[in-house]
Amino acid sequence: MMAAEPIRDRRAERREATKTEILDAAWELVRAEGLAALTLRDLAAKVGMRPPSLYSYFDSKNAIYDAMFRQGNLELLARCEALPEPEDPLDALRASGRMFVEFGVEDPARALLLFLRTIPGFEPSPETYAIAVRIVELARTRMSRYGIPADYFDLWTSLVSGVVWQQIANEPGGDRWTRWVDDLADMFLAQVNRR
Amino acid sequence: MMAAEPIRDRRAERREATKTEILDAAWELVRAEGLAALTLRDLAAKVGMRPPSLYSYFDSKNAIYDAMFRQGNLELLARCEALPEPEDPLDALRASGRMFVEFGVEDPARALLLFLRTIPGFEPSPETYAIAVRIVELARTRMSRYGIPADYFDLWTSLVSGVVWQQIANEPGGDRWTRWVDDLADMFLAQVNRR
DNA sequence: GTCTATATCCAGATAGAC
DNA sequence: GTCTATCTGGATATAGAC
Repeated sequence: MMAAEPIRDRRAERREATKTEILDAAWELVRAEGLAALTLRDLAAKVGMRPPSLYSYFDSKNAIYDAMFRQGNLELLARCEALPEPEDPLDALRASGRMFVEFGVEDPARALLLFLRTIPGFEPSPETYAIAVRIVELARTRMSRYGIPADYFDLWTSLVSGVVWQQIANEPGGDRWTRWVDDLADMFLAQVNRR
Repeated sequence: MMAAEPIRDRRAERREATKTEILDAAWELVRAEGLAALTLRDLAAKVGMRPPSLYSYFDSKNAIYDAMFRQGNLELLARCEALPEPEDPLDALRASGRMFVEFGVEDPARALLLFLRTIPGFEPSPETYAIAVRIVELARTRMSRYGIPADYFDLWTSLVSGVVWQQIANEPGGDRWTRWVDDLADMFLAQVNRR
């Protein structure tokens, strides 16, 4: 007797596709109008629905923010895992700095959602927050493998995020701050080696 | 004949006092509820008025944000001007870094209003924005007096603001990032002297 | 200057027919 | 799953009496 083909749940697939479509539209809206300006009306209009229909896919507006928070962190986690691991610590720092800065400035609304708490009622669910924690742990582990003392990790994150926020706030789309990222790695390593 | 006493405009004084009172209440609200959560209802309630009465003092909600933006920048400007100017560049950098970091973390809502653009409809008026520009010019001038090349100014601002945002986002009220500010000055000067 | 009353609009969310 | 209709509440802002 032949093994039965695995049966695809076409309904579930379709549902997931629609959820993805809604989230894509939400990202477009926040990129264009700002993170706080997202409304279910606009979102529904963008995907060709009436607002109540969105509730078939997400329980609330905050559930949408939560899904976006999750997507953003998964994307960042993927980029962290895809990072090369060269022998030279300086090369490694530069690569990770560039990656993170690029991630931050390429989508300011996403950076605001992921890294600052600016939406009044929203807090990520524990499951999605766990992804953010994994990212930090991964970065921390990598640094220690390069022999950098653990307490310097915080210093490094502040250097990188400083570049991101200054660039976003003062010259979105430009490189007046992002171009410092390689020097940042120099400075940082020199400081680490100083003691 | 005796010179006439200068006549105080008691009505105008009273009016200014009320405006100040409203702004004080607004600061309290945004500190407690977040910058975006400010509403005229809450604000009026806090000063013992009905919402329409606020329009006797401010033309619109954005005018209130603008006045707050102005106040915040005036405060920062005053602190910049009050900064000591020691001979040693390192001491000067440390003092300015500490001052700025303290200013940022002591009121996250104010930092958000002044340094990031997070309120959808709000843009500061040219007059108030001019104050922010003066602050930057002042800091820039000071740095050049200490012999630091002009292009390093951006680097320094990113170092300091990185500490501020990381502290605000991840441990408001703590010092896990702010305590790095002296090292930041070391690192920065070392990098400047390297070339 | 402050109030009541109201205009206008928009938000997130729910009920229930189809 | 999607819709229409509606609820409920809140926002900024204005008109006009006192």
